[in-house]
Amino acid sequence: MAAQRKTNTSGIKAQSGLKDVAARAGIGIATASSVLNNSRTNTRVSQATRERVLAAAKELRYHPNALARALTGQPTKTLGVLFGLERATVAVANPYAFTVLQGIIGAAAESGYNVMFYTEPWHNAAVSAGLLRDRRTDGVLLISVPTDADVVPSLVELGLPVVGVSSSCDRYGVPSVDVDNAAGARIATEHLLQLGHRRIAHLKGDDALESANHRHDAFCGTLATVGLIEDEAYALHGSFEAESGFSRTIELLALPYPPTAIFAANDTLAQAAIDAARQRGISVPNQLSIVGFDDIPLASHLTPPLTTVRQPLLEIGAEASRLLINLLQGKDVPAQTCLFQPELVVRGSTAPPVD
Amino acid sequence: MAAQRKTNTSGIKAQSGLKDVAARAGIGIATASSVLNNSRTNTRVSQATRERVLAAAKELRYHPNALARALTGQPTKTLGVLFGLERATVAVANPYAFTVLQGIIGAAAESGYNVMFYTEPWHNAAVSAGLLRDRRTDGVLLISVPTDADVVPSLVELGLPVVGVSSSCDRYGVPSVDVDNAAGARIATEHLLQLGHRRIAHLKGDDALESANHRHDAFCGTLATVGLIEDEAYALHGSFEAESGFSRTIELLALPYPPTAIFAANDTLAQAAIDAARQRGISVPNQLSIVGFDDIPLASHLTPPLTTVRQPLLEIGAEASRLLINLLQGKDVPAQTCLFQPELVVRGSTAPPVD
DNA sequence: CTGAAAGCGCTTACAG
DNA sequence: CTGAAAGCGCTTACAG
Repeated sequence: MAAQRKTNTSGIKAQSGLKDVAARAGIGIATASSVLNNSRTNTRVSQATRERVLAAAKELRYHPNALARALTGQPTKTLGVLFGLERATVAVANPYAFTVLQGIIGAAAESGYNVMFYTEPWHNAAVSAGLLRDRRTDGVLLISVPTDADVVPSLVELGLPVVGVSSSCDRYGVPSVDVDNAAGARIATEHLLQLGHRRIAHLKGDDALESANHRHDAFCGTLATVGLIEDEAYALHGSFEAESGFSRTIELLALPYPPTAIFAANDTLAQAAIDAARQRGISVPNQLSIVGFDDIPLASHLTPPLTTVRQPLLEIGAEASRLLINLLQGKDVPAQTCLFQPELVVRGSTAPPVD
Repeated sequence: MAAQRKTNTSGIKAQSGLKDVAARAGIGIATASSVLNNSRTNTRVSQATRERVLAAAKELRYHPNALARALTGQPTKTLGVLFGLERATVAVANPYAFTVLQGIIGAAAESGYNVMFYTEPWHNAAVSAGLLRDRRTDGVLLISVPTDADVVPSLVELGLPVVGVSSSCDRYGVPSVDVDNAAGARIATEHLLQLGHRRIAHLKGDDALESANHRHDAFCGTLATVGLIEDEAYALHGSFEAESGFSRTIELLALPYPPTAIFAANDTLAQAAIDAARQRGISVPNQLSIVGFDDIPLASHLTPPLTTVRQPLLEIGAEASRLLINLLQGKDVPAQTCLFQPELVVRGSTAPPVD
């Protein structure tokens, strides 16, 4: 027996199915389905039938059940998004992550895709991979994949289309998009060097993130260019989080030979460094120059306005969406990292050293 | 014939189903299902069987197909989100909308719900309602519902749980959450009045949005309190968008008796007003005071820092999520608007009038 | 041109 | 304690 359905005053079922449409049109559901989906293009459906089906669907306010449709193998027209690294709530409070999401959603919208945000925290690779293969999504965007995560290969094995963001996944045969971290770190470091700084510290991001390591390597490489090496006392480990930036800066400033400039691996860290300097009574940029990375919206509004390396977060997110959509549409997408070029934005937080 | 499945080197199907698990455990799928879901709690399953099923599931890396499960009537554990008013891409570039989304995602995460962002633009009510009833989502959060939209009743009719955000939907029997727009507009206007302003203009938001109308009404009501009425010449119509704020401010400043203060219906409008004033060589707050509404992150970083009415966007989004989740869990949620109290944040964009 | 049937992968009564 | 069967709402070959 069919379950009771809600009916409104007009006597039309609130939720009518294909069966209802077919019945009202006086035909079978297979035909109704093909009319509604415009399939059976060669072996046509009679004009009369077609019209009756369309009319019935309209009258009944028919809308297909996406679940049932997807279960038969149809695409869901939905992109999944999972942030690596942090708890979802934190990730979402993170301007970097949120701007990328914005780009993702924007580009997805342009191609008629919806976006499913998986809130399960990342750090459980087994769970994450399981979630993502729940078939609700045609493919997945993985943001800030920790280098030690095994989710990517696990997803690839399942044949789920994946695109990585802010991390290169080419070793898994997965396309990804990222900023050229090395180039970004280089221009930041060169800027400081050209200003005349020699005692430069780098506030590194999470060791587990490729971007953090690439930026750090390029920082060291650029120092080497002028015969400098990273001061061991400056090489404090931490994360991309503000607290870490604050405490490390406090430590750096307490050193016998404190740095005259800091290159922070992201703007959040840079902002924290500014705060720490202020608390120590150190003036930025007069006594301490600071360069960030990302150029989040707040960067230009800090006091002083932050000199930083801009990465096009919106475009990065958008491009990731596009790559994934291309993949889903069967287009050939090379499994390589699409690198966006960063740009140095010089504002008020950097100046020549005092002596 | 069963379709070919991908197999990896270990010979385990990449995507194994309940059937595979049951086969490996040597039992039927019904039992496998009940073990995996921990159902049949009273009429127990033998310990031995239970263990075999669990082991098989683990070995095969079984993960349920969410589609199939949902099709049988199980909850999808997913909240749908749809923004009213603007194109999705625009909505997403909008700090207001994005902060609310942040709150939504955060609270959803706490209860184990995922969030599905529907990118289809709102303005097509028929389509929107159709989309939302695709059963992929247990309920829907409707943000900034235009007052002329018929989507809400249409959804209600379908029995789809709905919660409105930044718009009161109680007339449809739907709970919603919003800031107390009238109170917000009142404290903003009173602030200006107390400063001594008498020629005050209001930059109204979209006429189709309840929030815009409520703020405008309360603005007029507060003026009336001291025997003032809104100057007809100041009552320019427009939207919540920056361009509209800019052009209207330019118009206002060109008036024979320009306002000495502007209360903008949101911070984006206020920011645009500041820009317009600057372009006209009018100093804020010396020659023109400006109050905003929202307190988006940028507000405190503008030049001058914006005096504005703070609404707790994160909490509003979070509370909306919670209400919807309560609804989904069968709890009793009254169909009324949960109002958050706004707070005046006095910063640098307001001062007494010159004369 | 059209429809009955099988199948997508699950869960839920209902019989054993 | 356990399993065969029906059903969720669709689509897709396959027969008429």
